[in-house]
Amino acid sequence: MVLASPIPTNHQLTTKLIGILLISLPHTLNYKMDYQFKDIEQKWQQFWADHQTFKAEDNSTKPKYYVLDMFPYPSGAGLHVGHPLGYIASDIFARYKRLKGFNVLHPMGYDSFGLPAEQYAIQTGQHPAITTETNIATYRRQLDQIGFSFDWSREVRTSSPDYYKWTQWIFMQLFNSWYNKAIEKAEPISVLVKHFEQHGSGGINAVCDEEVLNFSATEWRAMSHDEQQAELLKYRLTYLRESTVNWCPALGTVLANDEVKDGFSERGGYPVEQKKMMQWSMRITAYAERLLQGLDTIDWPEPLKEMQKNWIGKSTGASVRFPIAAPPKPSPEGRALEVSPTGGDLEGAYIEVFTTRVDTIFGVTFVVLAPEHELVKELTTPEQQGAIDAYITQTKKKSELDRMADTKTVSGAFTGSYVLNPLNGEKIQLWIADYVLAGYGTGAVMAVPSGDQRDYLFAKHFDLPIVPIMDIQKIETEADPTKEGRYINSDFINGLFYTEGTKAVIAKLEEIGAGKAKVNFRMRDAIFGRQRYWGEPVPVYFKDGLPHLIEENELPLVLPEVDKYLPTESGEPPLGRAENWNYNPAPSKSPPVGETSSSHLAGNYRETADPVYYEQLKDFSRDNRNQPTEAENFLWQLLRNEQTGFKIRRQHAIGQYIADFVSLQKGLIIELDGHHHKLNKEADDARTEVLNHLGFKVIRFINDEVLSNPQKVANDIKQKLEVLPDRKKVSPTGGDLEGASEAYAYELSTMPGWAGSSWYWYRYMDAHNDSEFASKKAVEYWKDVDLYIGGSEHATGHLLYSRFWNKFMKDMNLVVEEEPFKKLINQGMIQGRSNFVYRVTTFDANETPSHYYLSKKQWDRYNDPLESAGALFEEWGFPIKSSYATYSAPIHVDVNIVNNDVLDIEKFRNWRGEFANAILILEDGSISSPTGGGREGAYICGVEIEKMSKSKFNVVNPDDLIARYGADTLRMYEMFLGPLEQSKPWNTNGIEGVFKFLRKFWRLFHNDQWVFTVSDAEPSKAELKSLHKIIRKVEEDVERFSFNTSVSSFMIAVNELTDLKCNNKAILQDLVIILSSYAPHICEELWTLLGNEAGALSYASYPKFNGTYLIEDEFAYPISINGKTKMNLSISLSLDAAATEAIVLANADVLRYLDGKSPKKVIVVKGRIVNMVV
RNA sequence: GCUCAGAUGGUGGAACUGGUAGACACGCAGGACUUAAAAUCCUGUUCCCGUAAACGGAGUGCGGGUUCGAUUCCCGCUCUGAGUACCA
Repeated sequence: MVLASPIPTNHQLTTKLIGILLISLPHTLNYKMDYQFKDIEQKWQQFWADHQTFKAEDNSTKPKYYVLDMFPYPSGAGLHVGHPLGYIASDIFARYKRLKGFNVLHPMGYDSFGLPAEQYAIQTGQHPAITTETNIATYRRQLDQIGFSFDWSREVRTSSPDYYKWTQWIFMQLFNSWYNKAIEKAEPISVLVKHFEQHGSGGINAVCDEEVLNFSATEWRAMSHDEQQAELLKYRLTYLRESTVNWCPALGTVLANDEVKDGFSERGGYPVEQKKMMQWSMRITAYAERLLQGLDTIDWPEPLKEMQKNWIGKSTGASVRFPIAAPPKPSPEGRALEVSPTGGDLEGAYIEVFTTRVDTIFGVTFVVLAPEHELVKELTTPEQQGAIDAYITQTKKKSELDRMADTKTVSGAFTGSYVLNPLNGEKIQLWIADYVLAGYGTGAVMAVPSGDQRDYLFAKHFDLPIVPIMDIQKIETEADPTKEGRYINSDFINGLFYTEGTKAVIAKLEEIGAGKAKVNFRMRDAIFGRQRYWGEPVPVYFKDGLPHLIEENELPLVLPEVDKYLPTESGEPPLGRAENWNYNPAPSKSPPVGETSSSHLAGNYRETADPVYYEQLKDFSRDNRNQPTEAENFLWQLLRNEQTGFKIRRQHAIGQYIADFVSLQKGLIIELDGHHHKLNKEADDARTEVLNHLGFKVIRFINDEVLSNPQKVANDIKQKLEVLPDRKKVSPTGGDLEGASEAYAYELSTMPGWAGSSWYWYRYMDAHNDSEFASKKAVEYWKDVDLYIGGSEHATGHLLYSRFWNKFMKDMNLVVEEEPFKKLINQGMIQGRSNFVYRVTTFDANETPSHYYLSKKQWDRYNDPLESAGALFEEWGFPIKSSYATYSAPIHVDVNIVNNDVLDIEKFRNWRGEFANAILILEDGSISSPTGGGREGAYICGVEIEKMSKSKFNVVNPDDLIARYGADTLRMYEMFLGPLEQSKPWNTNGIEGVFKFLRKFWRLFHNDQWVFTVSDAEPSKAELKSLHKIIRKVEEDVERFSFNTSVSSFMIAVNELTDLKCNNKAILQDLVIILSSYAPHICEELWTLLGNEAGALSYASYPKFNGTYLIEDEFAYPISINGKTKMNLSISLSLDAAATEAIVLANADVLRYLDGKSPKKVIVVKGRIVNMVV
């Protein structure tokens, strides 16, 4: 680097030689000694990397400060200007904190498991790991050139086995834990087991499944191992359960709620349906209350907290049981009894509802069940069967989308049954309606039409009674949910007010055992799995249909290779394709014998990817078994009871088929075919192929063969079984394919995207530890994140799950803080700013189209109803027949060929073939055509704010901006754009101003010949004032994350110092330190030019503010009359209010404004204002 | 529908606890330098009337209110953005 040159560049000579070439390269050639951002930035980025300048210390006497960014998913598109916004802010903050004497941890990594890489893999066959690697390289290059002060030695990648080993480990801790409500804390499952062994299930207050067993200690000990495990699974913090999920058939995967938009997948836009599926879930609901309470202890943006509050959705109320009234009496002929679907005994049965207004219970005039409610079938009377069936069918047809859109129509059906009001025994009609959701509360509501608008409409529509319960209720036209007034029509609470009434009702309900106060949460347990390849494998295998953890020392369970990244033919997730994706227990740990036969449990937890279908199959199998064909029956007598030496099952579901007979151990399927086999050959072959794929051999016999000589057939089968090896690949597909081999099938789904990101901030504390997720020492030193910056789109995903895992880890004494992110800032989204050209197409008599592109103003005229298109085209010189139609449309144009909304016409013509010969009607009405013609005027494009996306041609790439202006300019410009939290459109237009600022700053240190020149003279008062103003301003601004205002202040400071012709070393050096967190490269360069040690700038001390330099003797008071400023008057600040007032009132100009009137009142605020009331 | 955030020149925005609205920057207009262009520098730039100018009036989404004084506080409304949804 040449620091200075006494010889000025002969730029005239250069200009003459290179001529016109210079136009495109003004900065680099013309000003040889000017601010050379390219060299400077490369030099210092290299220096920082070489010297590990930003490596955080793990033990330091300095106070710690942890600045974290939400790590990115490395997408193939690379960074656009929106991405680094938050990173720049956090980097400025991190650098500032270093200057303030903190030991700063500022790491970066990648959330590198995710769908796009997998989608790409599906399309191209490219392994997602490779795509991810490539994308990370791009991200790293782009991040590096922005000059972030990341400690790259701590980089993490969620997709790296070193990392996900610990994600899996935490999963195992969750599996091995339960939530003890008695102490509001998670505990090891061993504690629970101990309790069961000693006391049975009594006295346990746990967060668990609804259907847990009640048992004594003796009963517990009498249970088989599998039975115990099945029971424990109902308590574990991560557990399997059948959940309704958003299933996307096209993607072959389950989507999170926020990945579904209006019934379609966010990625790809494929239809999504609701489906029941066995899924891993996380018992986040255990932490609902703590997640809610914790919000009060953290410094997060209010809207974000609000979102989490709403998501958790706590409502305080009561659960009430409405006993079912005696079922309708059978009719004399006894037919009702015969066809009654109830079958069972409804004695003592009840409908449980949750309500937030239990005080309104005497206003209940009907009860509504969700159509999916489990008791609907039993409670429908024969008379109503038709109506109910029709309604359920109609509901099923409605997609989620329809249900959402249709909030006006009232629909429902009467079941014919009644329930009783538990407090007064009144008979109440029981209805079903789809406005009641099965998934919320108990799937039933008590309807109070006088107080709830939805119930009100329902009652009006079906002509049900509406009973007022408050003396001041007004219910003529709509429901009135008031809590004011006294109760009426309400039995023993008549005359009471809301608070006592509610208390009295709850007390009574508890007394008679019909209800109790209850807190309900909207939040559901989080589904923890996706039917995808590119994610963390779940460290679980299945034995006898029950999940078991692998050993801790076997972690990580590395993601296996697969031939394709698609679901298997049988609908299993891609891991179903992996060779030998089975758990082989270590030899020392022989699998317990005698545990393979608990078939009643087997299959409870492993289902096919399509459980609904599987249930049907099981029904078919049962029917088939009960009605065997003659041949089947014959053969079964010879195969049953292991007569062949092997266990044979009949009518057993395998994948999507039912095998007539099967040996799961040998993988042999025996099929009996009737005469129709020939007709069905194609279908049967396909079936054989699929079964082969699942690891089964198929042999077929004709029914006649069996009937004529069953013994021969049995022998054939026996021989076959003896020669076949044990089936290697255990497909977890079937319901009860247990114990077929010593290898146990691993879980096939992988963890969801949020798994890896739910604890990553701890890994940065000790990124290379391979014996712990992070050492205790590191965790105790760094504790938590002091400042977390990221987008609000993660409000109810990542940020909620992270808090959940953190609380769990705290319970397990793995970490020390209850909340992981003390302070959080949401950076606003950077929106795209699209440019448009406006095309108008006319057609001549032969229907041949001609295209014209109208500049903004002409387009506006064209759309003005007062103008006529014919006249306009006449004016432009293209007369058209007005009778012919025209067609017009705005067209996106690449923002990179538009400058300040002026289209670069040459570039436009070259952009795409269709525009090469375009006729442009310019702003002034002149014409630009490829053959020449007036090109004087400009083409002005239209503007619209939209999402930044490739398809809208509005993506601005930071690489281009860095190439043109440098990273320091980009950093400052991104901050200059506006408040960090605010969403705003990206507009490159203002970037020149920031670039000019940096050049001006550079110039302060250089003379006219660009020679580095600073003076050692005493700083002047004015210089010190400028300096100390900026010292304080930046301190204040950074502390309140108002980065845009400090950029302005820097500009003001540099403008002032330029006016003062300041080149004072003391002043400039302090300025370099202050500016260094914003524009680190230029400052490092100037820092060394000033004679300081290279690299020491990052750890210099922030200059100390001295207020005495800012004290003013005088202040130019604004003098206002009735609040309107009229003039300014300089008055000494040493004077008190009365003296100031006297000076003002004596001033000639003031008197002129007063126009002879004397003010009624004079307000003097010292150093602020003088106001006179006239 | 509900919840939250926001609305200031041609544009991005500033005004931090009520005290000179429009800082800073872009753009635009005019000028200097230059054969010319680029770059750089200087001047002006909220709107309206008038005008060379002084000066006058209006003005922070709309309508009210509190106050000596309101972009800032209060009430009502309009619009925009985000989140969420037959949530019992």
